[in-house]
Amino acid sequence: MDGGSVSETITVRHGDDTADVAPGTSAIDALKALDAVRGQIVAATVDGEEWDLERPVVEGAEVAPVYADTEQGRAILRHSVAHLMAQAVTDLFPGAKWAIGPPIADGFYYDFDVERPFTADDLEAIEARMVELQRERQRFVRQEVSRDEALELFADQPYKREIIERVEDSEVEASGDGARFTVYRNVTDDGEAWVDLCKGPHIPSSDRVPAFKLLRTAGAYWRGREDQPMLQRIYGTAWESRKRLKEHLEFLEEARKRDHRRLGRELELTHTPDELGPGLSIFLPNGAVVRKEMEDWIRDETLARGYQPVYTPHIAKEELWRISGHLENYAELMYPGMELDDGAAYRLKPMNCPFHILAFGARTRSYRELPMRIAELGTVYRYERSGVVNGMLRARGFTQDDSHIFCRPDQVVDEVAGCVEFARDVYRAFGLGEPSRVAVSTRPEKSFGTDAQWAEAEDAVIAAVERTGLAYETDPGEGAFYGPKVDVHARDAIGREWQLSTVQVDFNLPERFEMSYVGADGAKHRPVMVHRALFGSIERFFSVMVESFNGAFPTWLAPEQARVVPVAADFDDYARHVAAALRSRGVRVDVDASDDTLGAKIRSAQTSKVPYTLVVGASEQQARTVAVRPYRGEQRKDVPLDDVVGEIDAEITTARAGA
RNA sequence: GCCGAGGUAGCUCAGCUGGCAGAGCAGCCGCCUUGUAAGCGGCAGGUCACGGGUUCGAAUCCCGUCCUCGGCUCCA
Repeated sequence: MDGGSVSETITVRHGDDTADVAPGTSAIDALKALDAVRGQIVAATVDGEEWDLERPVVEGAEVAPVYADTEQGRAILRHSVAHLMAQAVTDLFPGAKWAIGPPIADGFYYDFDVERPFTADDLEAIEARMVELQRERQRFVRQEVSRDEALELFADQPYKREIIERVEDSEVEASGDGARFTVYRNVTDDGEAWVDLCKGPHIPSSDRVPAFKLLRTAGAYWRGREDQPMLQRIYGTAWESRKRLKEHLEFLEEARKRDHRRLGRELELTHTPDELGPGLSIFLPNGAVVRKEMEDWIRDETLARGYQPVYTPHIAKEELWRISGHLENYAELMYPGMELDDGAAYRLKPMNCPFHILAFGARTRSYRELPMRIAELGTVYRYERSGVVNGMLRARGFTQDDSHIFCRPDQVVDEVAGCVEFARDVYRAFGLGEPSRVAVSTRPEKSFGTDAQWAEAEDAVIAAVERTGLAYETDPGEGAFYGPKVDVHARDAIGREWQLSTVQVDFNLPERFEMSYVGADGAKHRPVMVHRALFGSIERFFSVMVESFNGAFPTWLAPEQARVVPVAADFDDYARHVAAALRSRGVRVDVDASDDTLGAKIRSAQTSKVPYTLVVGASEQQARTVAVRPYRGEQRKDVPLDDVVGEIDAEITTARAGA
């Protein structure tokens, strides 16, 4: 069926090499003929399409190996392990219904509909059964079937049937007798053990799985929709070697240690007592120092870039939220109203925009004032669903470095570009490096505004992102109903992505608030509005930094920038002299005058992740020097005090000045 | 909101099938003090998340509530 050539041989290629092989030759044999196998391979590509190793190649095909130690290879490996897991679950839980089991970043999952949720013991049993299946050397055998055959094969698998029924004819390769689906049969020496609907490809046999581990269970809605049944999901991971699996598990353990909630407690940055309520946190003095540096930086930089600061209240009459449309579209995320004696109801603000619009509307605005950039560190409160709150990364009360720019339509490009460049600068200044993802979201199905407005705004957003040189991707149809946007994401310790910066064009609110400015022609015009937050949420950005730096902030942000450690009480006075010299330059410094041993003091400074530990004893006092022990890096002895002070001061000043 | 796992001293965690609530670290008080990750001793610290129930007896078993964590969904 693959080729149908009648000639004696077919030709396959791998780069510049070619080989003539018999028709029906498998991909693996073709690769061997081409001398193109160098390591552990799990599959092939044939003309770019992923291909099972045992599947026959076609005339003239470009054939290439897929190695196990590549992301593509691991995905195939993981997908096959997911099948193995589903088979084990079926063996141990007869009657289990299977949904889907794809590879994901660092692993795989499979969703099942079972009588009762899986327990930790179940996981162990499933894993043990998988090891048995692995040893059975089951071959994964690909087979093409028609839609009807597929439906019959999975007669007692409602989710598989739903998947089959949802596939359009055009999506599967059509042949004479109708649409083609593929299934994979797991075959042992004793016969068939299992069969699953799957596009493939798969590894040739179950013993080719070098290392895997089941990690956890979770509930997951079928097709991700709340109105669908809740299935039981099992997450696992699989790697090309035991060593890589071990490394991955160690990484997960390390990641657990750099969780911002754990570090926040250990380093006394933040406090989240139950008494406060879900999603609410306190910045302790250490954390507040970091936050103040963030706020000072963004305030200064915002002023320098032509923004005007404002201050607005935390609550407003419900009427305001009716005008803005929040009560209509956002009510379930707002705290309930406060009924007051005067009959008016008030609401805690979930966003700052209405206030900034009112600031704009304080008097008649001229086109000469545009663009008008209004900025505020605005604290907002959102009643997030209980299951989604996550430390300070997803909170119910948080502060945005929020700004709204009101401008003429022809100014949108420059304004959006300015915001995206600003966002890039924020990332650089705070040491997060390149964002994990920059996404431009375009017009959704249901949207407000004219075609011309959208086209112009989308072009503006894309042009703006390209001007910054950041790599970005486009999410078609993912924009807000009121305008296109660009979001910048970063990862937390375990690789989850969080949106930090956001820049959004809005045609809707200016209409709802009937905003206007007087143009050069003396007539009223509607301004365009750009929403923009660069940290996004200060709490979230802060937390991503904590995890990114593993609590060891760069010197300019560190709560305690230097600690002076006298080797014995006799040198406490000189230590205080050293501290005073630093403090006079604005350095945050403490002296460890405890009666601990030197080793204990050093350890204490290290576990507190203080950037500079300055050790002083007799020789230092004599020579007016210090021994410098940076948190990271080599220690240096006998450094003149003035040099150290100048060095630390310069480092902080340079970093604070930004990228 | 939904599925699952949890909540014992400030922190990390023991405490089995019900029988007097523990350790290490941190804290406090002493003693000891010169060179780069833990000196020694003592003291104090708990409504075992909260409320009900079963029991002669509950940290332990059952029910409910609150909170936390991992997911799903949703979002900065």
